[in-house]
Amino acid sequence: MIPNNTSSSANYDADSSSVGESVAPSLAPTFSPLYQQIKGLITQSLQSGEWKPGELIPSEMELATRFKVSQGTVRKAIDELSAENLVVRRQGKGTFVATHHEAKSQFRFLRLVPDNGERNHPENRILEVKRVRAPAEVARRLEMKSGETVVFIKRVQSFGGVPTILEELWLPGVIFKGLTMERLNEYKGPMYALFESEFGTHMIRAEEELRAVNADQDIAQSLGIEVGQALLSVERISFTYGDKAVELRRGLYLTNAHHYRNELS
Amino acid sequence: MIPNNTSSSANYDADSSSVGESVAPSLAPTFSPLYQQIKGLITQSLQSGEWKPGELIPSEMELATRFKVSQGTVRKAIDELSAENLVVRRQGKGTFVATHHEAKSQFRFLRLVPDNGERNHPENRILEVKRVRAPAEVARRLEMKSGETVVFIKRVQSFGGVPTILEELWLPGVIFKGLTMERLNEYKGPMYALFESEFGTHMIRAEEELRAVNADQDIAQSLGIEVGQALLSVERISFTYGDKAVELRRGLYLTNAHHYRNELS
DNA sequence: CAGTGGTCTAGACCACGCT
DNA sequence: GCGTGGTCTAGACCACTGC
Repeated sequence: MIPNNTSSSANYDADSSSVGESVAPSLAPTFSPLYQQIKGLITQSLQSGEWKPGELIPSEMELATRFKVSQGTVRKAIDELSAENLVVRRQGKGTFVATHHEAKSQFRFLRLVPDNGERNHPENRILEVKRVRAPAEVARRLEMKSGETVVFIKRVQSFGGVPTILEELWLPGVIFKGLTMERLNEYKGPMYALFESEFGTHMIRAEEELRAVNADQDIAQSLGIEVGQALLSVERISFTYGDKAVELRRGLYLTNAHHYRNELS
Repeated sequence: MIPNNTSSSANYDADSSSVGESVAPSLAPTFSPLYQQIKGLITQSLQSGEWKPGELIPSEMELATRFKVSQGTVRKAIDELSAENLVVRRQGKGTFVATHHEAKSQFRFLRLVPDNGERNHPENRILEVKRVRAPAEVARRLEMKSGETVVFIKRVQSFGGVPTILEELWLPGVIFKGLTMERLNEYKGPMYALFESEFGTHMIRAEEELRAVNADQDIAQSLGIEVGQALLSVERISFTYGDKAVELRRGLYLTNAHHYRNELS
């Protein structure tokens, strides 16, 4: 799987199989650097569940031995995985699979922060949980066949007793089998931590589309605001390993005392 | 400035001056790795204008010689600067100072994208340019003394003839001396490219706060929409080298046919 | 062809966390 | 004290660019 490095130094040998990406109509060999291939192999192990979220992965030296490359090459592979938040390095201890069960990553996907003061965990009120056939639009964005089952969730999140987020979620039914309102209500903590522990699905990345919308009567009632009030609409698609879409959600954020924070670089 | 490495190998010698960050009440020596110090020195050269945006900086080998470290150490420093978009590496050519005069970086700070289709450059209409004493709030966020002069700009940006962004900007008067409405109108292309070429101020980073707001009568008129229409409010503070705030702007985005796109990772 | 960044290796030592 | 990740060096070769 990994190229043979007989001689002492660097080798870009156009050798056998270079852990190719997909099939593709050939004629474009697309060699990738060794460390990229190693990165791919490590990612596969993460995806397959060989090392689970929170667990320690083998040391750089062990991996170097396993893959028959130098430690520096493994290091560069892990550097990138660390930059992508797939793993977390801890000096003196080792490298761990990233998990949503940690204080640090609690707010990683929640960009709404209070205008003044400290971030608090929102209080959760689940309004509805049901299984339905995926509407065309939902199916398309989750890359499912239209008509497949999805879990639909509707909830309100409050800060200090003030209803602030009205949110609807769609999750592939196949993955989230035993998800009930009870399960959601009894669970304290971030939803992604629940998804990770109970359904083996770890979110690694998301794309959001933001718009400003006016509250209609239903929405106004749910959030206890006036009809027409401007709300921040946040549509999110979340991805797990292999860039597989596994969650679609649409949130309506009340931004009277909060704002959505973003860093551009 | 750089530690002496007499012997052959690594050296963390607790030696003389380790390019300290700011003054600080000492008693916390805070040593930083060599490559971080190199990174700091390179950043200083960028800041001082020794190498200007678009220009080629010395090769890794040259810098290694100048700073008396190995190429690998310089390499790691430049790796980080490249990740922060301060420089751009081009294999076979060299490393260049990042510039806003490039197709690639045209949309780096504009996250509003059309719901369907290709990104186009907005058309610009400058409504107002004047010099005023900085309001307290503006002064605070630009880290200026209250009462200092700022340049105030108001403009509308349209896509395909549709007014979409109403924006107000505040810029430190000391830096943006000769900025007039004429200058802004005759300049085609991104405003940050103008700032870079004409005022020697290169934006490297920004923080944005997003909210949803209802259009009042003035705003509605400027954008040709109804009063009460929900708009996406985007407040941005931009920073140049040394994390110095040099721009405050507040944009109101019409999100009927566009959305603000964001990646979470 | 020379020069640049990009990859890879091998070996050394440092800082940290635990036992 | 040992094992981990973190830093640093030296030297080699590959891939791209432009003369």
